[in-house]
Amino acid sequence: MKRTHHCNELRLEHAGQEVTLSGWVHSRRDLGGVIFIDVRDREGRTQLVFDPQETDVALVEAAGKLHSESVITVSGKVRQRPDETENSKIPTGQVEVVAAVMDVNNHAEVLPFQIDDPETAAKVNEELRLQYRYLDLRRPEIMRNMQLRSRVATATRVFMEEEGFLEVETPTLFKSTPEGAREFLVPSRVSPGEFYALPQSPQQFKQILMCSGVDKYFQLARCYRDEDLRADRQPEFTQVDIEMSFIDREDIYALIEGLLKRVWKVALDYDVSTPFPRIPYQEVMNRWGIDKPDTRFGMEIVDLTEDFGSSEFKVFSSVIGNGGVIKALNAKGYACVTQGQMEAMTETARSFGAKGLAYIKVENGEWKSPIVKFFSEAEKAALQEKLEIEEGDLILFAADEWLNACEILGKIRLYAAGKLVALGKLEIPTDQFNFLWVVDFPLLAFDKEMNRWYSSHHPFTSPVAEDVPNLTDDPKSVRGQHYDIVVNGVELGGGSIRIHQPDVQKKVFEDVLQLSPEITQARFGYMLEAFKFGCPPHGGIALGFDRLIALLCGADSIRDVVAFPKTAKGSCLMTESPAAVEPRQLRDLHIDVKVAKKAE
RNA sequence: GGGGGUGUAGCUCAAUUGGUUAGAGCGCUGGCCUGUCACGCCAGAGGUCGCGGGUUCGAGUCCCGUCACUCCCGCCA
Repeated sequence: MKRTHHCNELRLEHAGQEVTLSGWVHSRRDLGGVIFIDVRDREGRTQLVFDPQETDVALVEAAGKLHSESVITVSGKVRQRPDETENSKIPTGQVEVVAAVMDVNNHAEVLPFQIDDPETAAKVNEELRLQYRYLDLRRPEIMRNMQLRSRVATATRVFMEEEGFLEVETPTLFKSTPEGAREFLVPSRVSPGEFYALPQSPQQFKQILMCSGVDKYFQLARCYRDEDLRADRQPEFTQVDIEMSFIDREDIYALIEGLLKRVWKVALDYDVSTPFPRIPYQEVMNRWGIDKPDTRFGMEIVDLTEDFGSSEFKVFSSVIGNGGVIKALNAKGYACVTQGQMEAMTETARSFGAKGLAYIKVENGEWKSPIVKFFSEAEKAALQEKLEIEEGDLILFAADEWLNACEILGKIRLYAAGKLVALGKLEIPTDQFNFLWVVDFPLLAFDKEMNRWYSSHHPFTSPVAEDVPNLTDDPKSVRGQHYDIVVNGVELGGGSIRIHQPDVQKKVFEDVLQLSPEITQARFGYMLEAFKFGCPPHGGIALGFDRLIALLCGADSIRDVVAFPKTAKGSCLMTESPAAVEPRQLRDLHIDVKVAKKAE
């Protein structure tokens, strides 16, 4: 028997037809005489009826013995359900199939967890769901994520094809260039003692492809980073990787805005309005204290440096005297903060090196605060006006050097918002998508411990042309042609216009990043060489595809949109990888393992 | 590497200051039930309280260690 329809296909118009359905036993309702079974596949489910008055009694008995999730193929006639028995919850709810013949393709044993009830299934321990991932994937909620992922991947390819891009595959066996994330190494059998590295991104290959004249490249590229995991980070993940020649930043913005508009339309039938705001790094830090702001709610950070420059309150005025800033935010309605929550926020401030966290609680028309007595009337008036203080508010201050002050309040803003949402005092819409570009990042950041500059994006990022002369004398002032695309507090992707002149690239490696000429040559010699033989100006971007899908699905973790994700320790609970290997394999690879073998 | 959370029946969770035989719902098994759709009703089985050690007359509960999962910091050019 071969199926004639899938399980979300039959409607009233099919009544009278002989059909065959295949799928999993979703739920069985045995009423003693008549038995109902919902047969389910990835599309949906359809009710089968086994009625002893219409169906062979042996078949009815067999149906009564089926366990959930057994795989069956059933033939029978479609009919309209009797009056009052339609099920409006499912699209096939107006009809049913009167079973005449059944094959049990595979009899399922009792399951380790129930999957037919969405509410209980969603609560099952993730450890168990990952161990039996094939069962978890059958759940309509997860299957829907997989289907959406596939649709978005296709929409992306179609859009990029329309825009004239070539999809080019790049190697996953690459070499180690340890400037960035920690890499996964792959030992070479043929070259004893040498290793490939899995690429943390196809960055270098895609730039080489520009030298090749590919002009417009994209790839749904698998990337690998051997760093600790998070809800939004897996050791292997997928990027929509893009690179173009003869362009400037605006071309990338327009392309990505078009792509995201298409994707949101296809996936959610949601109209994304473009262009997205482009906000300089300096401004996002000033307003939201983070380089990936969630702009769906207010509580923006306010600068009070001017107002407290000559304050009686020495803690503030001395910080300003030393070149620091005073910033504050109004956590609207959070005067009800608990002591524990206040301590948690203070701890956040301390973790950034602050001495504490000054605050004002506005309760019963009074400003309750240990510091307000030091403020002049003019200072209070400035607070009142800039922070729009009202009854029930909580004002939180940071007095520190600029970046620290911003970051402290950025963290606290998100913490307070989370608590206010839980209290029902703040609403952050989940069906709204606030896209924005963060631009004009500093090209370089300083590593105090290592006492050197490092690329805030990556070393191939082109400086803004007019800042190039400052590269060696005043690295801090150099802006990079780097941009991040952010939505709802999630960094969806980032990219840059690249360096395409070999002398500038060499200067960045050797004079700014302080790599020796030997290391520069060994790691990047081939790129510098490629740049000498006709390299077009170019730039690109990479979008985190898993994060993109998680956003579209409303998933809290990218594990819910990856078919076979790994745990926080990087293991796959279903296949039990990673695992030990045979001594012979290690011999072939010239590897001597020094770790004591785990007891088995 | 660091901090927080979780771990009790197949699943989700209870179990009072440390106190008799560790409970419930779902699932499972058996029985009843001819229009259900999370079917319903009755009965039953099912436990190494993650693992190891300790304190105690007595530990699911307290202490130490350890394992797994998870969230966060560091890390993620």
